[in-house]
Amino acid sequence: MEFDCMSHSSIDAALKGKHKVGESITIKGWIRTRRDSKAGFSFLAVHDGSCFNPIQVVADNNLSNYASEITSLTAGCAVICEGELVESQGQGQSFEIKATRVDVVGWVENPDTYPMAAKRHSIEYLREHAHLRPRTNVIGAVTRVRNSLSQAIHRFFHERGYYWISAPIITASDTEGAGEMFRVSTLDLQNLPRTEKGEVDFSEDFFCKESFLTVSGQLNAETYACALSNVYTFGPTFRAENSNTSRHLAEFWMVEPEVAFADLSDIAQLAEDMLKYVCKAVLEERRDDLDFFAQRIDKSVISRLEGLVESEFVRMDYSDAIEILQNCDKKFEFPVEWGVDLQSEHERYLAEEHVGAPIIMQNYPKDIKAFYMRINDDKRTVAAMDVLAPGIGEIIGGSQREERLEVFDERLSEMGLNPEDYGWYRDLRRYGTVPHSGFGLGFERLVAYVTGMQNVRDVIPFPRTPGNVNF
RNA sequence: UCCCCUUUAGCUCAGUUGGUUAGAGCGACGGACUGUUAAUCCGCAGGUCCCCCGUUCGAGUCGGGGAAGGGGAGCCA
Repeated sequence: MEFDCMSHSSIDAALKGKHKVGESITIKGWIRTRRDSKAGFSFLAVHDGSCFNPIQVVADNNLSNYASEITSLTAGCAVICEGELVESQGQGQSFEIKATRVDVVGWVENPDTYPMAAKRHSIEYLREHAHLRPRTNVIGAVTRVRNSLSQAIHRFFHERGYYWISAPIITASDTEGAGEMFRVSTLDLQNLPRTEKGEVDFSEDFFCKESFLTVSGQLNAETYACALSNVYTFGPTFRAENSNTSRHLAEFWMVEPEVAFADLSDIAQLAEDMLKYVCKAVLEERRDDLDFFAQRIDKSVISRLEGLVESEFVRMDYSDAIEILQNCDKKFEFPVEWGVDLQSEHERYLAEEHVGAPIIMQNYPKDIKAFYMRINDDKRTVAAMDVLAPGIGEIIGGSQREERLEVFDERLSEMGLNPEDYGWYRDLRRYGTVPHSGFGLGFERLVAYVTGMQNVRDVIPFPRTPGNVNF
């Protein structure tokens, strides 16, 4: 049997009335459910991923394969349906297809054990069948929202004159301090070359030195910001930390804008504008999926997004946050005092109870932050900011970068780091240095926040976590 | 890495103090009925109770070990 592989309509177009009633159209997709009427016809719910809803195909017993095939269709079968687009006689959909032909392209070999039965499955079960879960309502909706968000991010920056920089995935910088790194090597692990001292001889390795998967594109992005002014990276990022939580992945996607001639408040405003822009885009583009999330996952998703778009993000100094935490009635497991890093419970209290919306937390003690962050005039804090979102915690982390060479060198030695390891990074401070700032947005955390999904493993197609690299 | 929880039918879960033949809903299958909406009704099939060892006359149930999954913490995005 031969099938026409291109010319057909998307179900989205058909349901949105982009075809004339009475027109003959062809749709291609997979069966969700089949309901038979003994009056001699069946209702087929067919989805193709183009929108949340399936389309209803009405197939009657005039079709040559009605008894032999159509009444045996089950969830997951692949079909091509040709027919007339008509206004539906039933409730629940405006248009449907009165089939003139239904070709079964692929059967489900054992409906009883098909893992994606038209039934509610636990999210953990779906995770263990990551190759079939995109066929479900929830993962389909996540996928469309994720796409909508990434397109909106690119659009946001493009409209503002930012250049997308493809930061390298492989790096030799093991000095970034952002976390444990995955090694990249072509050396034979069974037979490692050794130096005279007995250490592994990386000069024999592919890059002739130790190399790793990137933990951040920031340092690379800074070089481009100090030439092209406004840039961002958007790509995969790798952390070899043994983190087992609902908000960590070993491989995740990060958005990192870097802006020359910008200070902390500029970048905080950029973060706020970006979040509002992309949330607005999802509200406009993926109402169907959001309605589903509101119904099945988290009933407040839509009001939360609408609230975010309308609100002005609260800016709060770390020092003020400490006072709020010390003076509130809430009992915390970890004591609060100036100088300590905020614990999850503290961030949750501030974002979820004290404010009830995203917070931009600013000006942290320098001792708990990275070497590249700019020292404030008080000499004890740095120009850092985190965006804390209710329900998920830190979604963005950023800072103004230390652009003063002497101050930078002093900070390095204070932290016991060797300036020689930062040669090209220090050059940016030696040649035409400028104040500049940037942040990193954890893309999966954003998708989780927007959809209400509680685990980042369910908002990336194939999650990589400690002990799990399946699929 | 630390703490806690879970594992019983294709899926979601009950299962009493340790006691005969391990249950339900949904799905699948068969039938009835219906312009139906994860339809409804009736029927039928479906189990290595995660694995190993132990206690016991007897273990889904108790103890030890292991595996897989999950939640929380830390690290961070």
